[in-house]
Amino acid sequence: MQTKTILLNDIDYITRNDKAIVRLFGTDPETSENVIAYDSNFLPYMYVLPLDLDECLAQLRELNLDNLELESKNDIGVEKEFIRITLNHPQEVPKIRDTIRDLDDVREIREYDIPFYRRYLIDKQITPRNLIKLNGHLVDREVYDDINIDKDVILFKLDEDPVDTHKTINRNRILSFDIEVYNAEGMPDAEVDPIIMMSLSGNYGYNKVLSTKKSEREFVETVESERDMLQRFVEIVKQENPDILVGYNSDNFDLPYIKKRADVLKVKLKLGIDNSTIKFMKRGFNNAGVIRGRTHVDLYLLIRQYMRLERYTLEKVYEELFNEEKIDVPGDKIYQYWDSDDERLEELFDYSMDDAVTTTMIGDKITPLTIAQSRLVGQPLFDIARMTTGQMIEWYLMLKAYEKNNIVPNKPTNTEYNERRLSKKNEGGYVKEPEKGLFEHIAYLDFKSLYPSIIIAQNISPDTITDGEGLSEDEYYTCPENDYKFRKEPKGFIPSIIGNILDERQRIKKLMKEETVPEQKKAYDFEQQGLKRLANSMYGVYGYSRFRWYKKECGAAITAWGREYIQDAMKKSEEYGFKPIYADTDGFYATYIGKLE
DNA sequence: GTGAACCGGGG
DNA sequence: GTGTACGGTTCAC
Repeated sequence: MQTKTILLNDIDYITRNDKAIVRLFGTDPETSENVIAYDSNFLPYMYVLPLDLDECLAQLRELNLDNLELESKNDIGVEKEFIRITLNHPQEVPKIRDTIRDLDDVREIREYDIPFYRRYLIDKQITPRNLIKLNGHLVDREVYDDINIDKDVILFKLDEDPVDTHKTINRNRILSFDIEVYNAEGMPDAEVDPIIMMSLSGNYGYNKVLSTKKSEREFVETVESERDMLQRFVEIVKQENPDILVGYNSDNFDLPYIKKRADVLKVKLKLGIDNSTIKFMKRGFNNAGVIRGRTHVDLYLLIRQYMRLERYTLEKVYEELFNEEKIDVPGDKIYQYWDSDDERLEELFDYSMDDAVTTTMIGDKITPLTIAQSRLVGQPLFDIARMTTGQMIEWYLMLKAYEKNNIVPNKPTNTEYNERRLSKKNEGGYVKEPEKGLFEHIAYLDFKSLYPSIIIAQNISPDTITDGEGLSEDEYYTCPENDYKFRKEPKGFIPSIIGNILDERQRIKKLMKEETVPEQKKAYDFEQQGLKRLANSMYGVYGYSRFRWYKKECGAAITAWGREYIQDAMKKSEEYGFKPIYADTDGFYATYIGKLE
């Protein structure tokens, strides 16, 4: 047996002989070689909450479901006996779920909608972007019939569970790409309009524009045909082997366009580590461009999570982040610049290069936070880069639920979702409209992480809600305005997790202060920022209708206490000679009207 | 007023 | 792929 350590980048599964085999994609941190590790020892499963246990078991066995185990799990504060049904293939899960749904003694089905690779990461407790220790041995490409993979990719069969070292390396090799397209007829049509330029830029000093036209610019490499350009593009990606491939709106423009042109020109785009072509994963109405084994990040989506702007054009985003103007060519005139064959063509080359360079700069600035979030939440960077903070929280909670042997609540059905949405909207934070006038001696007072603090202080959690019966008054907290009650003991699921996040953040901040290596200092900073975002958004789980842990009462209690806290603080400030003039949710401005020295 | 339709980024 | 966004604005009646 051999040991191999990889920086885990990506994960999926393949099907061989009707069985799912998990593939872990990573790079050897010392040699930068690409590694694919196969694990064929993990099976999909789901849980059934029975009405009558024995009856239920009998009914399931009748359907030839024989891999059944009993497990005691905590369901929102209550210990319950569940039947765990283990299956052979992930795609059987939704099928069997639908089959058993109407059985007389099946009360509820749980954890039937967790993608297999995510289930693997959670259950094996391994984290993308960490260094993972693998025990197993090298295999030939024939073993798993993954025969199209390049010879320089190392294939490894796991004989034991992978082990997370909980360490990482501060390496973030980013390669950006961007295309320019011929567009005499308005928005280009990939069936007919060729790609005229492909630009690439690496944050380690790599700059290139591929084109079928010649240029004086050093960064331009001229190729014979559009088809050659696509092939050269693949070659460069392979040769540069970045940790992250970034684009701007590349999920919805560049990658679909490149794929379509490759189809039209009959070029095989072997971009994946396994030499697979670009694939698209449906995410709502949009697609996410998958380059298997590499991490493709669309910065457009990321930026929309990261900052609030009116418009999110590459130009506006770059100017906002770097306070610098960007080279611009009006989109609808690109074909004219291309056809001009004069100085304007050179301008177009500059523009194409600049788009890639600025994309790299933006990626360099914001992906470290996304990497930190990926490690916190324990899900792949590709997924995290396409999640809202709310979704990150949900996956983080699902990880923690597994660790604490809590069963995960189901997502609401559409009916439940609509009911939740239509039910009277919860009141928000307290707002005092600003008083008119000019004021002197202004002070601003605010609560640090008001909502997270309230959740912890009042132990607000779906598993601590009580009607107070059988408890004495000092055993629960009572919310002002609405009388919701929360048991003081034991600590609720969500409060305890927020507590851990805040403690961890303090620990990281301390490490950050003591750290002397600038790179590591920055890495700690991103980590504590990620933790802060997680804690501050956690209150949303109670208010967002699609969340598994949605609980209207909890959401209402938090804001009610919030309103009380801030108004108390305002009153208190008046005792010290302040007069509040404007307040919003967790802070207020006050003017000092007491005696000055 | 209400619900449907549209929009984002990209060239 | 153990799947089907989202939130805001404008339009049509």
